[in-house]
Amino acid sequence: MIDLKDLREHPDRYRDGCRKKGMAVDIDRLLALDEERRSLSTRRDNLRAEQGRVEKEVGPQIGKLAGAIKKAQTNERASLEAELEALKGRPAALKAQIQDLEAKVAAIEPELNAILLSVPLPPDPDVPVGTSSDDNVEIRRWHPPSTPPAGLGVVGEGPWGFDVSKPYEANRGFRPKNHIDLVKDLGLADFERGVKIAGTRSYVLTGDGMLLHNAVLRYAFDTMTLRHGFRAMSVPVLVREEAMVGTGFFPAGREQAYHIEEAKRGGGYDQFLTGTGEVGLMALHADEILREEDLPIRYTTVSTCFRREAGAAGKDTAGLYRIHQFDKVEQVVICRADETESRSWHAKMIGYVEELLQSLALPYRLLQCCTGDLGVKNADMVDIESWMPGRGDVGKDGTPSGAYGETHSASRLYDYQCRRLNMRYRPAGHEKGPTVFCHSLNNTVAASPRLLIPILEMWQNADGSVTVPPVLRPYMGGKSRIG
RNA sequence: GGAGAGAUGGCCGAGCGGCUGAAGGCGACGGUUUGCUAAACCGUUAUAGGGACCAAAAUCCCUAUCGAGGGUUCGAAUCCCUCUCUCUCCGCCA
Repeated sequence: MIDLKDLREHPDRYRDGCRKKGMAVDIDRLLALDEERRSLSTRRDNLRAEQGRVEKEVGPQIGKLAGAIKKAQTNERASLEAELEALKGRPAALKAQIQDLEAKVAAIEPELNAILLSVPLPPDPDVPVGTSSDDNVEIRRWHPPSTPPAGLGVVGEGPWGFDVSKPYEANRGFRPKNHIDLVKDLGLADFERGVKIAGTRSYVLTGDGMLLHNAVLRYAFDTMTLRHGFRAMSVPVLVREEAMVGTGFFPAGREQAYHIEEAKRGGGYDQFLTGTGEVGLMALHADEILREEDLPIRYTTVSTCFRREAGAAGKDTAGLYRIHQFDKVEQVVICRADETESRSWHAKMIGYVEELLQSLALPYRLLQCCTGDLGVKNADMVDIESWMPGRGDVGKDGTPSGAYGETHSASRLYDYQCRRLNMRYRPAGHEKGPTVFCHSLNNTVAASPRLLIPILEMWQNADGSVTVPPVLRPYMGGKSRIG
C-alpha cells in the first residue's frame, strides 16, 4: 500500500508510476474521495467533541431526573417528564447528525480502500521504462569456466565451459535430449499418472527424480541457513485472505490463487493456498512493532507453492516448466527504512543465487525488469534466467535452440508491503518518536522442479545418463550419476 | 465433533453504565543520590487519523481505539447479538 498522505502531496508521482507500470488506476477519483472523507470526518469529529461536552453537562441531570420520575407522584410526573425530554433534545439532535455523517463516511470507504489497495508502488527512477518483458534489459551473463573449481566437478562432465552462443552439440559433442525425454527415459517423472490424479499441469516425481528434487531444495535451504545465516522457518501455505492482501498479492493476483471456500461449508472464513513462501514469511510480523536492533530480519523457508496459472492456457503445457504445484526455497529480508540498505540487500540476495547457480555450473543471466513487467508491489525487480537447452525455437534438425528461462525473481519493495501488513519498528534512540514502516525484499533461492530442467539438460551425458552435480551428491546418498 | 473458560496498554493484571486512554505492578527511559555498580526515591512511558503552527522538527487541539463488527443508551471496556481467536476437558486423528 502506498502512503495516502504522500499521494495527496505528490499525486503526479503516482500518476506517473501507474503510467510506467501500465496500470490504470483512477488517482483523481481517489483524491476526490479522500478529500470528501476528510471533510466529513472533520465535521463528525467536531460534533463528537460537542457531544462529549453536552454529555458531561446534562448527563448527570438526566440521570437525576430519571431517578426523580420513578419516585415522583403522578401529578408532578408529567412536568418532570417534559423537562427530561427537553434535556434529551440537544444530545439527540447531535447524535442524529453524527450518525448521518458516519453513514456517509462508511459509504465512501469501500471504494476508497479498493482504489488505495490497487495503487502501485511507483517504480524507481533507474528502472528502465517499458511495456512488457520484451523491454527487460540484460544486466550480465555468467558462463561456467572450462576448468571446474575444486570440488565442483571434472572436465568433460556437465556444463563446464559451456557457451550458450554455440549450439549444444558444439559445446558437448552430442545432441541433447530435452528434460521431458530425460525424465521419461530415466524414470524421473510420470506425467500421465499426475494428470490422472490431479488434472492438467500435474506430475509425479519418481525415484531419482524425487531424490534430485529434494537434493536441490535441501542444498539451497542449507546454503541460506548454514552459510548465509538466514533463520529457517516453516510457515502456513494455507492462509487467510488478510495475509494475501497484506503481502500485496491481492486484489491484483486473486485469480492466480486457489481459493478454499470454507465459509460456504460453515467454516467461518475462507482460506487461500499461497503461491510462494513469501506470504507466510512476511505475514509473520504483521501488526507488530519491531525493535530496530532486531533488524534486519532474514528468513528462509521451503514450502509448497500453488498457482492456478490462470491466463496461461496453452502456454508451456508440457513438462515441468509451468505447473500448478511446486516447491520453493524462498528468502526474505525485512530491514530498516533506508534506501541504501534496501538496495544493498537486494544485491546480496541476488548474489546468493548467483553463487548457487555457479556451484551448479548453470549458465544464467540477470535481467533488469522494465517498469511494465513489475508487479504492483515492487519498486524494482531483477529476474534471473537459467539456460535451458530444451527451450527456444526448434531448428530443421529437430533440435531446439535453447533459451533462458526464468528461475528466480528478486524484488525490492520499499515499505509498500510492510505498510499493508502494518509492520513497523521504532528507531533506536527515538523511543518517543513515531514508528516507521520497515522495508522488505524477497528472492527465490531455488524453485523445483523448474530448476531440475536446466540441471538435467545441462548435466546429461552422451549415453543418456545424467551426472549429479557434485554439490548435490551429499543429499543423494553420494550418488554421482542417474541412469 | 461435544462441554466449559476467556480476549484490557511492551508484559502481568484491576475495572463490570458517566469522574476510565484506562488503577496497581513489572519492564523501559530520564533524573536525584552515589567513588563505581546495586538499592532507594522522583518523573516519563500506547497507536492511528484529522487539524493548528510551520521550511522542518518540537509543541498544542480534536477524534478513534479495552479481540472484530453490529445493537441498546443522553452516555459502553462495562449490558445484548454475531464473528474471530486462545485455553482446559472429552472424543477422533497424521
